[in-house]
Amino acid sequence: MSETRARATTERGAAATEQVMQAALRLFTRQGYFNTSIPDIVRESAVSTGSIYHRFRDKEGIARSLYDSLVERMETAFSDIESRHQSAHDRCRAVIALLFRLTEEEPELMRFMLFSRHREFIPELAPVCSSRPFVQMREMVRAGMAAGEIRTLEPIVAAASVFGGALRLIQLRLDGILDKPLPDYLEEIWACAWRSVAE
Amino acid sequence: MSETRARATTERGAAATEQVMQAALRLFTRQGYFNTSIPDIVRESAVSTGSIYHRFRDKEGIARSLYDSLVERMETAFSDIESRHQSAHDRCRAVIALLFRLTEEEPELMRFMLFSRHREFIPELAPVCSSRPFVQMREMVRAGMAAGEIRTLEPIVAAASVFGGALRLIQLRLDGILDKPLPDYLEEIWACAWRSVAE
DNA sequence: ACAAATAGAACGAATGTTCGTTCTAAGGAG
DNA sequence: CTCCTTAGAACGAACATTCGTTCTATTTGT
Repeated sequence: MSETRARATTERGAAATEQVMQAALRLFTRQGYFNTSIPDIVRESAVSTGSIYHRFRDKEGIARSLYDSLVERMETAFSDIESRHQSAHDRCRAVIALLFRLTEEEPELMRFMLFSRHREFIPELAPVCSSRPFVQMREMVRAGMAAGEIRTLEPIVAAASVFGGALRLIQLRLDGILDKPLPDYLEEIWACAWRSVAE
Repeated sequence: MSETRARATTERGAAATEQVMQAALRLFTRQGYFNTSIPDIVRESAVSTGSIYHRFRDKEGIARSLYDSLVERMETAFSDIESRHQSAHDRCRAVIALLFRLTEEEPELMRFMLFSRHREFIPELAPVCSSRPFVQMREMVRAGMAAGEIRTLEPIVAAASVFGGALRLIQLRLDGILDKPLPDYLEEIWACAWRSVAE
């Protein structure tokens, strides 16, 4: 079992771990990591201080577990997309559609993944942009370029161009600037994104 | 004089205020607001605790002053661009060129403006995306659409598409993923950005 | 022109609070 | 009974802020 994983042997124990992580996700994204105290997490999760420290090494450990589990979830979702679609066009579009849907269904997950400054509270972490899921996104674009679907560009520029607009919309939506749900904008933003790099 | 402004009557006093703000900008962007203590700022600025509290209401006040002064600086830079260029094409390109140059010359400024979670430490603040400079950027795009330069789209989508890729590259650069300076990518990303929305 | 007076600025040790973490005892499963 | 888990009170460190004092420059009175 991974170093960063919390213990969760019994059934009841696993439930407590889950409650803590969900409470932490809610609180971290609502008020920020540093504005969230352990007593806050105790209250929100209905798990006692002692149990929390029994399951997680420390406060940072809660954040690490969260981060790892969310990254893992993204990875498998993206791998799934890679196996279901062959072209860069379809893959990238599916990624954006997924991110849009997730933002509506689980805004806290999205906020934590994309717009938390993880490195401020998990110092040993690499920047999010170099996490597997982001690498997968760039790889989809690179493959599309090799296949002649996407015009020849600095690969990182092409990736930024394909996904930049969508990520921007996600941020605007999470900040309450957009009033319609993101999927309503999918067609338009995808047309723009693809037009920007299509061969 | 604005409520959020620190006092700075004498010449020496103004210098101290400046030192504190620069030190705070350095520390806030390097380690984050919450990982920065007043003693840290005392050390880095060579201004005493007492003086700092004489000039700023509290720690949050330092952050507010910083934010206000940086937003103001952006505002005037953007207004300048608006007056020097007429078309949306030239204006938006100039904005991106400016942001790229600023990111290289004053990465800390850029990191604080674009990628700090201000609302975690300045609760009363509106999201950055609704600050004047961002509104100005969207307005440039809207005007271009009205003038027929930019195809008819949901305006916010067009704005996200024009600036999304560039903002993404800025983030990648600040996270150390890009090794070449941003201006090297300007031509390519601008071509993509404009192609994505040009009529 | 000079001395005394005044006000603003600078200082850093002291304060009170909050927080993350530890500890000891009780609870419960097998 | 024994071991794992839960509980929440207690602890100590770290923090933002305050306060009493000292310093410095400007103004006032003679």
